[in-house]
Amino acid sequence: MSTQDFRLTPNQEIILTALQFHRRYGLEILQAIEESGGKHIGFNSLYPNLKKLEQKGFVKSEWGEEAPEEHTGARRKYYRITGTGTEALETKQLLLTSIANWTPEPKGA
Amino acid sequence: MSTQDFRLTPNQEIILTALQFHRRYGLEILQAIEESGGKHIGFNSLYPNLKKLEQKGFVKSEWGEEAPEEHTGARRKYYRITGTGTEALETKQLLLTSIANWTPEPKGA
DNA sequence: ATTAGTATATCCAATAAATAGACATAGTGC
DNA sequence: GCACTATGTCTATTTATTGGATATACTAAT
Repeated sequence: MSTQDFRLTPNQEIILTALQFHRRYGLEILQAIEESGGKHIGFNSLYPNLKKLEQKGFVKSEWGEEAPEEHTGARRKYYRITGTGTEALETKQLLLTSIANWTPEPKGA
Repeated sequence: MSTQDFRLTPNQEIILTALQFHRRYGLEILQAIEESGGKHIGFNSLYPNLKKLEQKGFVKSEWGEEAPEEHTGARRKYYRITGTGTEALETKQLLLTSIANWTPEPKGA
């Protein structure tokens, strides 16, 4: 049981969102953010945040199983969002909607 | 001209969202957040952030014009979101959608 | 074999933001 | 005067982000 803590720091929210619909490797996440016009995140912020997201159970990772000719350079580690991670993103949106639509209890007679 | 800076800190996003559909006064904003299950924001965080949001042109404020019998206690200052503020919230959502759906350019022949 | 490019990962110092608590002011009702 | 509602500032602490440096490792080209 125990309701989880779904809170995300700003960078964690952006990184997790980048994984919402696509499995991606580290530098690909930065590319997705950069090319979508988001503010720059360096890899010095990326990797520690991916680690924290993994510790919270919001993402999991696996080493790329590509044939060596599929891409140049070093091994890629792929990250994918978990069910809990998806829940964290949804919870954030529900909270914002709920805050926006809240109205006070009319003070009773 | 000059494309504006629509970036919001986490608390600014929550506060601005509380004003998205309703004009509210300071402590009412905190109530909307609290009763929707958001994490606690104190008035020591609220007022400076409202000031910053007003300086950025995302909200404007006016003193309550209520008849004195409509509520007990001191004057209320009402805040409402501006067109620019609404744009800031929309820009944030569009950015997240864009990051989530981004796919890499297929590397050409 | 060296260099360039891609990729993951950590460490440190500086800056920025949020947080708790105290303090101050003011209007209303009792 | 006291309690309650409400707006607002200040300071110290903690937390998060940022830039820059450093390290490892695999691939491709010279």
